[in-house]
Amino acid sequence: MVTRPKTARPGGKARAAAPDAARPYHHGNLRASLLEAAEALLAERGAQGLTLRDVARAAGVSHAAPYHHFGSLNALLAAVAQRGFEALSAAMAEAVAVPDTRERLLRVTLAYVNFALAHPQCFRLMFGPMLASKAEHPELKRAAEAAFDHVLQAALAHDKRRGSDLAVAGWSLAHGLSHLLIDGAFEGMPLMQQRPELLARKLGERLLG
Amino acid sequence: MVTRPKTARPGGKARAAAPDAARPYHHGNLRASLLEAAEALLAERGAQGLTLRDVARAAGVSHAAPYHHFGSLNALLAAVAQRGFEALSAAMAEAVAVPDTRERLLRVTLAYVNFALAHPQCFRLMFGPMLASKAEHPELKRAAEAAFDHVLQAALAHDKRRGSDLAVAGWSLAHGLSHLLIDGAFEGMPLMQQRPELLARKLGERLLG
DNA sequence: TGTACATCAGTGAACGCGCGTTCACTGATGTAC
DNA sequence: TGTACATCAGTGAACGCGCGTTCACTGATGTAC
Repeated sequence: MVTRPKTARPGGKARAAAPDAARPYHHGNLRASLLEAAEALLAERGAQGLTLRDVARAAGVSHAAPYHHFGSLNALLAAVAQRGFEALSAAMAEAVAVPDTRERLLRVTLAYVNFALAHPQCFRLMFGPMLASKAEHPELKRAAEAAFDHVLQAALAHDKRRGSDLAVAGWSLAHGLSHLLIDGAFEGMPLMQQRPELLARKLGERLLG
Repeated sequence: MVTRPKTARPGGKARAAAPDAARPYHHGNLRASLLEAAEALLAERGAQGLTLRDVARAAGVSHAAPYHHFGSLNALLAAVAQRGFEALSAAMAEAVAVPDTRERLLRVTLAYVNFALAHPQCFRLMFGPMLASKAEHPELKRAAEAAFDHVLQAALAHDKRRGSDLAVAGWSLAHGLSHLLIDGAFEGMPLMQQRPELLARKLGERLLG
């Protein structure tokens, strides 16, 4: 929207913390850099510990600068969550090529769990209180719905009649497993000797019968 | 621990906001009142919006008073979460009397979902970032483990051999469904015409085969 | 039964902190002529 | 090619705020004698 990639910024990657370098007054791609910085900080400290000032700092910019790109801290968080849903969608979309519908559905849910394990803090943000106010962020809402649609389509392809039920069941299972794995709820259980992906597959197969 | 129910406090319920009344200098049961107030505020605004000062205010006490009972805001939150797990355990324990093991397991998971629906914000607190630092709150950790044990025992009773798997599957399903229901993730889906409890039972039966 | 005293459980003022947000500003950019 | 100017995207100082926590205190309680 406000991205302006026209200006060829030298040096490739955004140099985050190099205030002494001859940084141009105009950053050129601040919106993207802010999102990147926010994602890094999110992964590191969780959504609780994320402040606008920190994000600006990490992007090497004054703390007032973000307001030219995001109306508020919440808007920035919503954008990060939205990107999370988009990444989740992309991961699930890879399963579409699998011909066998049962295996395909399984792969979709596995992608879900893997995403959560790879980006636990982002996953928490996406399904945390942020989602409660998704009405205020239509793009976030759309991204979330698109993500779920992957599960729904895969379930419908496998079972036209009861696909909707199956989608909710599969999604719930994947979601719950993701959350509990992330929270370390199974820690110490002998079951957890096996790798999470194997566990996820086993549970998925059980659900599918 | 610090509870002192000896002193017969007149008037029954803790009068929250009546600073003009001849409130005794010594509250007599502040710890319990603080927990009560915290739970009420939690249900109302969520864990994010919960501050020690608000809790003290709601309990009709100066904002420094809680420090005689809880070492920090986090300690108070941990105590609230712990009580949540205890309540969840109690709800699940009611299913133990059901003779049929399959139905019993089903009831245990239904109790889980119902608890989440009845106390969404508490549920979020219990499984939120708080749980991540449960190592610092051994009583919270124990309460959480006790809650899971209900699921595990019910699963083992139903299927001695694969009970552990079944427990994780059932717990994940119940947890995921709870979370997604709370977040309104299914909003607008035709499936959601039915009442959540019926949906939960249907999904549980599908999992159990 | 009284009295002295240790202990407990409150009070309220004060602390420093970092936050989100606003504001007037200024440097850079791109465009019209 | 130059120049004037509107617009954009930064800066940094300042705002008020409510927070968690600490502190010296004081009122109430219970116990030893």
